[in-house]
Amino acid sequence: MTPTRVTLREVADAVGVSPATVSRALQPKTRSLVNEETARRIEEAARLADYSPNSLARGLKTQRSLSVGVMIPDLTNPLFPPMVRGIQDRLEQHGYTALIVSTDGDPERERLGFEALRAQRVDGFILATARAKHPVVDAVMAASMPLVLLNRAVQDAKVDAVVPDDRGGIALAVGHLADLGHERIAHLAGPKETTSGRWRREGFRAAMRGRGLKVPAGSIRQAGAFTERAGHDALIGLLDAGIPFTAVVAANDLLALGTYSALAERGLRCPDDVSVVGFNDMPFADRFAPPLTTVHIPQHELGSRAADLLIEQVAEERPPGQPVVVDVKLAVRSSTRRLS
Amino acid sequence: MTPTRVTLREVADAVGVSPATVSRALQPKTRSLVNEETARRIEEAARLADYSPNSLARGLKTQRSLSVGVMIPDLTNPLFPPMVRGIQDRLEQHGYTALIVSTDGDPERERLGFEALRAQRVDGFILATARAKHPVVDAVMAASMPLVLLNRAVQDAKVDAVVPDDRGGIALAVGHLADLGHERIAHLAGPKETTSGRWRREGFRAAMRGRGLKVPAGSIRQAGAFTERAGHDALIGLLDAGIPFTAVVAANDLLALGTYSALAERGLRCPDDVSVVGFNDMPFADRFAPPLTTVHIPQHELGSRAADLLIEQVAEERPPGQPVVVDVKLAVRSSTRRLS
DNA sequence: GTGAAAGCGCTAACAC
DNA sequence: GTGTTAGCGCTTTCAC
Repeated sequence: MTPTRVTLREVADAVGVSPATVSRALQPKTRSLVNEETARRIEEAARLADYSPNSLARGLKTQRSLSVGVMIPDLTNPLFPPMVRGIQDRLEQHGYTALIVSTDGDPERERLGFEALRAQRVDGFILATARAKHPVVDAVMAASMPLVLLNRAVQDAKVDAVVPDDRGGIALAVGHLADLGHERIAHLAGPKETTSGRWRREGFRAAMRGRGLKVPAGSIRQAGAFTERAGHDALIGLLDAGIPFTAVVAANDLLALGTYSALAERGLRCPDDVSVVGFNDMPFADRFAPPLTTVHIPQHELGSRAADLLIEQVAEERPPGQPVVVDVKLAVRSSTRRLS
Repeated sequence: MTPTRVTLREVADAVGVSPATVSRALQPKTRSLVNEETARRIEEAARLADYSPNSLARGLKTQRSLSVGVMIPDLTNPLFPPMVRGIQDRLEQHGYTALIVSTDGDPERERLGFEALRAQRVDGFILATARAKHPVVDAVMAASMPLVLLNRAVQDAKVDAVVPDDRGGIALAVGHLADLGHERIAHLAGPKETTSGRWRREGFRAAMRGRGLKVPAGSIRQAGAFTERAGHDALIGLLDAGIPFTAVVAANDLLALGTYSALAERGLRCPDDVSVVGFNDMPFADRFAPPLTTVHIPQHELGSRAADLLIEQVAEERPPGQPVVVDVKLAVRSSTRRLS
């Protein structure tokens, strides 16, 4: 069934040279060491024999797999595929491959995924899992392997990270609503275990204060997860608690989307009765009903910057440094309107 | 920087046994061959030393990488992440890892991706790239490596494949519209290079015939790609050609979404002026404006069935067989309405 | 039940 | 400019 593959040795025999020469000829970095004519014959023979270098053997020898492990919480959250693409695009340019693991935030899957990546001897990790306490982050750091955090950072230690400007983004959202005359603005905060959830919540308080607006008790509602369902439930909770508000800033787009259905359930309209702002500008946010006003983050760029940092760490053995904060902007659409 | 990893040999030395014994103790299949007490001590030592088996070395020796290559056209098309998840979930249960490559349908990226996967010595391939002429499909078949096609099939040869019931799905769409009184139904066909594009077009003709409806010249419009942009342009083309229609069946949801903006541009409303049906029921199709009536396909299941077939081929050396056709159903939402 | 030995396919000194 | 050698970490006969 599965065919036995052609080896370097066979190519060597075919050409009548030693394996070492073939190895040199086929590797760009060392090709110049071998006679031009010989190199050409080797390439020809390799092509003819449909030779494919065995990266397992190469990795075993060189102690470099030229692969990096990428862990993300949920591939089906539209926020992540563009980031993954950004990562892959950049890694590819440097001859690296991404091994992608989607964990659902399930600790057991995370552990398993980490073990698998470690067994594959990945040269480094990009972790986009936002939970503050994270065994895998700890494990990678403990092993002092190259690591870049995406979408989150750690407070104390020196770890490379790429994050959107959470506070700035929320400030844009609050400012936009304030400009539209809103004063009673509620916040649907992300899970408290996540750093982005926390930072956006803090950013919300700061922005409200900056605008001279009050944040009454109960007007910040914690969602249990970054999902539509959680957003729905949180908004219902806000309504049931009798908190008065004319606008809501959600910690991400999925939560914002959840508010849509909650509002509809209660006979409220968006934006006529309640303005809603999201965060992330996930794909198709502009196609929702109504099109969602949201904080836009450059998803592809976040991914490629993370890959850049990782490659620098791996290739140049640069020690990790400060988090990179990426600028965001507000995408104003139809889920927000002037308070009349 | 990067720490030297613990090897099997070191664990063996620590316990005072040979590497062979450690290997046996740590592998579930051979664990019973070694003395229970010794095995326990070995496991303990491995845990203590934070030993992680080197799959490169193992793969080199066993000629099995326990990984499979997955090629998809575009990870940012929301249709695919659920399929990928289906694949990963199932592979994981069998100890396999998926290496995911997203190609953009770019032949050069496809070739590069294929070479990379081959170099990684993947045990098989799942290809979700729908183009009819496909060098990678040919190459995998030529190498007679385990292969499963996802979302497409090849006509002649015996190749495992998992496909949605394209014809049946289109028939549901046409039937639904006909039941609503529509007679002038247009079709936005997918790219003619894709098998799904072709089958859905054929399915459309057949379904119309079955309902006794005419398909006037020009009422099937070919889209250049499965994208919003292409859907937009195709609908504009239909309009400009003066083809009369009250409903349109799009070959996928992205095309359907493109019709939304095209209709809006021309001052037409959906569903008031034109009913629209999509295909795939991609995530969030129910949140669009208006919520899209579309043919639902079980995305996760398509992925997991494909993984099943591949594992069977790899593990049990079963020869490939007939395509598996998966049932679909219609998700009726608000983009279609009775013709008044 | 356990160990010794060989080798998977490749690269990197080190000779020449 | 090219060949020889050794060995990366593991599994797997084959002995005992």
